[in-house]
Amino acid sequence: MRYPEAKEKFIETWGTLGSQWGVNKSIAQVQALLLITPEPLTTDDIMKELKISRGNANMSIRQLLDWGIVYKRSVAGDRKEYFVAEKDVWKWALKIGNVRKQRELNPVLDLLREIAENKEPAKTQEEKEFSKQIKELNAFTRQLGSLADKLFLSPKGEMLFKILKMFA
Amino acid sequence: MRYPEAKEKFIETWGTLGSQWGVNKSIAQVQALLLITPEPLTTDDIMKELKISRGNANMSIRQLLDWGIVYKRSVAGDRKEYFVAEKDVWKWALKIGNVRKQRELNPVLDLLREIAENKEPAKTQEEKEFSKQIKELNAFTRQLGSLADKLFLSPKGEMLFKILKMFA
DNA sequence: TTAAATTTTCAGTAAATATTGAAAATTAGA
DNA sequence: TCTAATTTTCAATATTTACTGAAAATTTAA
Repeated sequence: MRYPEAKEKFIETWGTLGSQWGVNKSIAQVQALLLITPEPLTTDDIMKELKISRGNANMSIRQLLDWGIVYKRSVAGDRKEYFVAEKDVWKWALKIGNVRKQRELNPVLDLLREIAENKEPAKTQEEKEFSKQIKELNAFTRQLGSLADKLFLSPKGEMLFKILKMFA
Repeated sequence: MRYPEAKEKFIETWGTLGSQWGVNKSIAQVQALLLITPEPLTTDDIMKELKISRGNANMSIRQLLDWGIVYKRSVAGDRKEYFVAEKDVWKWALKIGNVRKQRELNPVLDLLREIAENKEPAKTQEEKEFSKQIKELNAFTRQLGSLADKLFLSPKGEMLFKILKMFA
């Protein structure tokens, strides 16, 4: 496989994989492109390379900046904005994990808490099962969340990190 | 919040959450319904409760059976098939993790391996960066996959599991 | 076997999501 | 200041994905 072909295939596949994980294809592809490109790119570079519109390129870049896995770079004597990707795999994987935790775990916790708090004592078998499952899900989700916090944010994360690497 | 309201909200939210994780909404909702229902349900029960078509209900159930987080149950003297969900949260979370690992990690590994194997020595700076990133991604993905295997399948999983719970 | 009950499939349609492109807003050099 | 370069927004459109419902296939009891 020659380089241009390999590059295209990588970007394409990364996009597809992104979709399966609930990440927009263009966003995943912009990340892929920046990831394998040594020098910073402008919006126009990205548009041209991926054959996407200015609007799409702009929104994708914004999202990646929000997630903290792409950085702005200014180039002396050029008014355009340049972008580079965070190249350390573990770093960006953890960042994405953390963002997704905030966006997706917290709403579940809110829901479960709300249901658990405002409910009257369960009467029927059906209601009992419901309460039980809500309680278990709550415990589970908390454990996951706490684990994520430790891993992503706390000083203990380092140790846990080492343990994980030991096993992996 | 009264029970029917809480139930509906739970199912609704679970569906939305599923979408964000790349899981079809109906599938997530069927799981949610079965999860909080003590007795086995038929396809018709599910259709009625979630207001979805027979086709949709059938496909969703099949998918959940494939993932191994919903089981068939036969009821004496009834020709219909009944379904129950795996109720142990950790159990089904790990099962889903394992399935997704197979479906999503392996293709990446295949791609990375293919690129890494069939490439000529990198010449330009661009090609060198590409090679480097592919190599790093490969290492990372392997670590993740191996970790997942340990956690999901191997006897070492138990130990790792305990460590994780300790931290969480 | 036969036929009613049940499950599965899938073409057509609906709904959700992503993308475009041009206008509006912003920025920064002259 | 003004204005050209650049970025951002967003209504319109395209694309993808999900869902329906009825026909076909399968199953099982008699």
